[in-house]
Amino acid sequence: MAYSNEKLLEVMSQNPWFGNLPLAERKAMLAVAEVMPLRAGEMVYRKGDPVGAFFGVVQGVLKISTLGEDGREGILSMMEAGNWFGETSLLDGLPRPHDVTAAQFGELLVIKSPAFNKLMQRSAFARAIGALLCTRVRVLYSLVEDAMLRSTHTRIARRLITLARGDATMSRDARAIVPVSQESLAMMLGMTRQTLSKELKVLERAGVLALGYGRIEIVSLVELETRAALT
Amino acid sequence: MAYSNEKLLEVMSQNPWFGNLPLAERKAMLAVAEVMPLRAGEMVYRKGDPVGAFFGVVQGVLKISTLGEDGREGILSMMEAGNWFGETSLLDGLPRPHDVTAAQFGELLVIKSPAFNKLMQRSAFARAIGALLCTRVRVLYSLVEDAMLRSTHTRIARRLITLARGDATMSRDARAIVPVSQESLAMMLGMTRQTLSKELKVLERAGVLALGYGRIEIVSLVELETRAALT
DNA sequence: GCAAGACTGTAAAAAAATTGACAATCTAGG
DNA sequence: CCTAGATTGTCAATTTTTTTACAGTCTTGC
Repeated sequence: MAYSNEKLLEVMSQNPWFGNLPLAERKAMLAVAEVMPLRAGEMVYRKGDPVGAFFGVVQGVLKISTLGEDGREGILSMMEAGNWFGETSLLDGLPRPHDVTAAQFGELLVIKSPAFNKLMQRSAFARAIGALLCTRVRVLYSLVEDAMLRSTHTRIARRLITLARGDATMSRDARAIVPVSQESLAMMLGMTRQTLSKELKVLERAGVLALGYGRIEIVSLVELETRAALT
Repeated sequence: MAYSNEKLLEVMSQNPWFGNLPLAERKAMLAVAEVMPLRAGEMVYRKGDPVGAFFGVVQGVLKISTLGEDGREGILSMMEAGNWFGETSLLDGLPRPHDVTAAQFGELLVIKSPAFNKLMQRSAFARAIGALLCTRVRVLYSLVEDAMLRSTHTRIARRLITLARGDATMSRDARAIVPVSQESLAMMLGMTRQTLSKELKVLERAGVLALGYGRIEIVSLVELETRAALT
């Protein structure tokens, strides 16, 4: 569970954002990072919390979510190994905009506020944080777009594709198994499990998906992409 | 229509983001900015365009929008005088994520890519661009949240409030007239005009709003806020 | 190996939103 | 001043989604 420093560098560098940073920057980050183990279900931070740190996922999967006033939960995204998050609050000093919870046991890298600010004086790091924010903005734009002007069918197809891609790149016609329950997927899409289930069944009957217990297999990525391109 | 440099500085400084920059930064920005007149309906840029420049609105209102494959239009936001936009593509070099169109005649400040990059070497400016990105991220999070877990009623109330606030701050119980057609508001909310119209009528009958031709008056902000706080 | 809890499949009724259609009202421009 | 075009108000029919409910299946931990 505990990695050597070289192993840590190797694991985290598989992520494109971190991996493309100059080696010196990556080492500087790891040098000031503390390792923090996570139990399944543990909260990393909560909406409204004051700023604490910048985090990298070494192992495990984190859920980024918010609760509506009525208790319904919306899942904004899932963070897998290699991803970094929490930069927005560190940069603007405002409270955290959502909850972060460990979906499984896992391990985080923690760069606390003072260390983060010191890193920000390195221009390569500052630029990289800018780039990270840009990708956030673009991902969020596409989520808003989806919600505003795409049908349920299309949104489901699109979300499955992005989940399948994870952060890595999936070869075009590879089959992939997305380890997600229908319940969770429905929360990511802002619809009920029943609506989702019905649509997934349609896709299964069409030979696009194979549905399992807590996972969805993409049988024909090409066909799924066709459906994702429609309205 | 053409402003003197002092007048320009004064007008643009009313915006909190720009206004809080050190005077030296503001002057440096205005020094490299070109002025560009806008006809009503003119496109500033289009989704997918390569990077061009960073823009500030001197006068007029710009519409930030995207077209779905089926031709439906989603309005992401309206930019009023004092606002700056376009930083994301300049920072990451990727294509424009949406369309920008002048809703009325107006005037823009244009800071082209090379000048922008030169400004980025000033650390105060770079920090400010970071802050701008942070506010984008936060606004987008709240839009996604709204779409995922709030009812039509609530989303309408929330959107009216943010439109009323514009970028300035509206005193708590002031009445405000939001100059927006029901058609446009519906496009901002990703719903049909008919659905919106029905809900607005309910609010009018409750004495919360007064509906006009191309504008909506907020009669009771307090009551509207109550409704915005519900699920 | 088995039981508890998590997850999936389905269906009927109810609620909500869209579609398509039309009349009435308002505004700006000639 | 008066008309064309834009905007609003409404309705009924239809489609979509949610709600409520329950049975069956899968997995994991003891």
